[in-house]
This record gives sequence, C-alpha cells and structure tokens, in this order.
Amino acid sequence: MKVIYKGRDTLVSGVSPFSLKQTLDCGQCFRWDELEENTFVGVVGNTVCKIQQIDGEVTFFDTDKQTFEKVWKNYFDFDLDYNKIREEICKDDIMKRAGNYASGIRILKQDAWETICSFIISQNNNIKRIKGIVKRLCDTFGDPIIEGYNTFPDYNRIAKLSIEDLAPLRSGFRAKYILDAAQKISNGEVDLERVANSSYDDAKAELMKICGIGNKVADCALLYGFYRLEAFPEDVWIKRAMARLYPDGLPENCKRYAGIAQQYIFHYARTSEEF
DNA sequence: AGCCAGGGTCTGC
DNA sequence: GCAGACCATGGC
Repeated sequence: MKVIYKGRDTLVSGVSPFSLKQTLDCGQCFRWDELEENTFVGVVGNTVCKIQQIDGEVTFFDTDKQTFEKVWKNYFDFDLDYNKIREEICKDDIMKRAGNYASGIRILKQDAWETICSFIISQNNNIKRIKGIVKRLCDTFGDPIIEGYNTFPDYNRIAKLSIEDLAPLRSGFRAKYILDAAQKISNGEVDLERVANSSYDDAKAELMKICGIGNKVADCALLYGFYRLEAFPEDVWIKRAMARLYPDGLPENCKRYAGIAQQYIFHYARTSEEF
C-alpha cells in the first residue's frame, strides 16, 4: 500500500485487490451512501468522510495523515493481505470463481455496538429499509458531527428510551430487541469486553443472551463488529448457495477465514449471472 | 395486490 | 431437536 498526503486529501494506492464499491455495498455496513459512481459518504465513529475510487487509487477527501492512520487504515484493515488469504481459501474451482468475482471485498472493522444494533434491525428485512431505519436512529438519537451527519447513538443513550420513543424509527417488532440489547449491555448483563476476549462459542452465547439475537445475527456481529474472521453467517442466500455449491459443507481450508469465504460466496450467489 | 426481505421467538409435537 | 405461525413495515 502506498499513501500520499496531498493538499487536504489522502490518496491510497497499491491495495490489491480492493473495490470500495464491493466493500461498502456488500451488506456488511449500512451507513454509506453512493453520491456518484464509486464515490461514497459515510460516518465512522465521529468522523465523516467522502471517499472516491478511480481505478486503483482511493481518495479520502479532507483527511489528514493522523485521521487516516487512526480511523481509515484500521476501518478498511488495509494492512491485512487479502492475496494471501485468497491463496489459502480459494483452492477449489468454486471458491476460485467466487473469490475472483468478489475479489475487491474486504471485511470492515466496525464498531461492536453499531453492528449488534444494525444486524438486529436487519432481521427479516431488506438492505434499503435497514439503511433507512439506521439513518433515522442516528438522526434522532445520535450526536451531531457536521450538518446532516450524526454519530451512531451509544447504548447508554438508547437504554434510557422506551418503545414509544423508538416509534419514529418505524422498525416494527425489532424496537423491543434494540432496547433489550442496549439495556443488557448498559447494565453489564452482556459484557462486550468478554465477547471480544472469549472463545468463539462463548462469545456467541454471550451475544445470544440478548432477545432478538439468534444464530445468524450473532455471527454477523462477531464477523463485522468483533473481527472474528472465522464466523460464518448463514442467511437464506448462503443456505441456498451452500446447498448447491457445497452440500457437504465448507471446505476445510476455508474455515480459518470462513467469514471472508462467506462474503465471496454471498456476493457471487446474489449478483453473478453465472451462478 | 401480494410477495418477500442478510431472522428470532414462541408454541406444539 | 424441529416445523410452523407470527411478528411490523415498506420496496418492488
């Protein structure tokens, strides 16, 4: 990776492979909007940024060295070598095709609470509406950063609210789950530190103490919010794809990075015409 | 108009 | 353990 600080912007190149669009559009995050082709605006923590990719060059607008190092390099996990990972997991024909098709996807390092909350909202829902609910959640209860952009509200704030307070979100039956998650994390019943530091099975069990978090949402939270690259969220698409591609289960050499394999298969099954 | 959406809970075998 | 109804809401 090559990083150049030019004027007010930060320019990144030589991350191979990387597709900003595939990464932000693959259903792992819900707070990015595409302004124009390959140009996105989003919020991470209390930082707002416009990012554009043209060929191999990614521009982080109005971003100084310190912010890039502290926020964006970590968020996109630019130090992780995806070529090496693909070498390890894309050994058979199917994974080679899927990995080749979705090669620009990277797993983002997102905030744990934000992913927990977002994937509770995702259940029995579609990406467009998930984004709408998350936006209203931030607009209503987050702190302003700059005009039009708020932080994701923290769990202590949400824990003080009632179901009626959440009505403007129009999140339906999920509102009570959002509250339960915020309350249990806020009062220590569910310990995010413990989730981060225990084994995969224990971490999953801890998350599933929250009403509204089942097997799939727990795996999403672990993969996207706790950097557990071995987590393998199974939604309807993946189940369909697995039944056809790997009826006997995921190949052994995929398991260490099952979450990345999952992204390749998911993207391939959902958008490729040859699937 | 009616189906479905990156599911989970609750109930009944 | 496993199947099936039900859950709110909106996009298509």
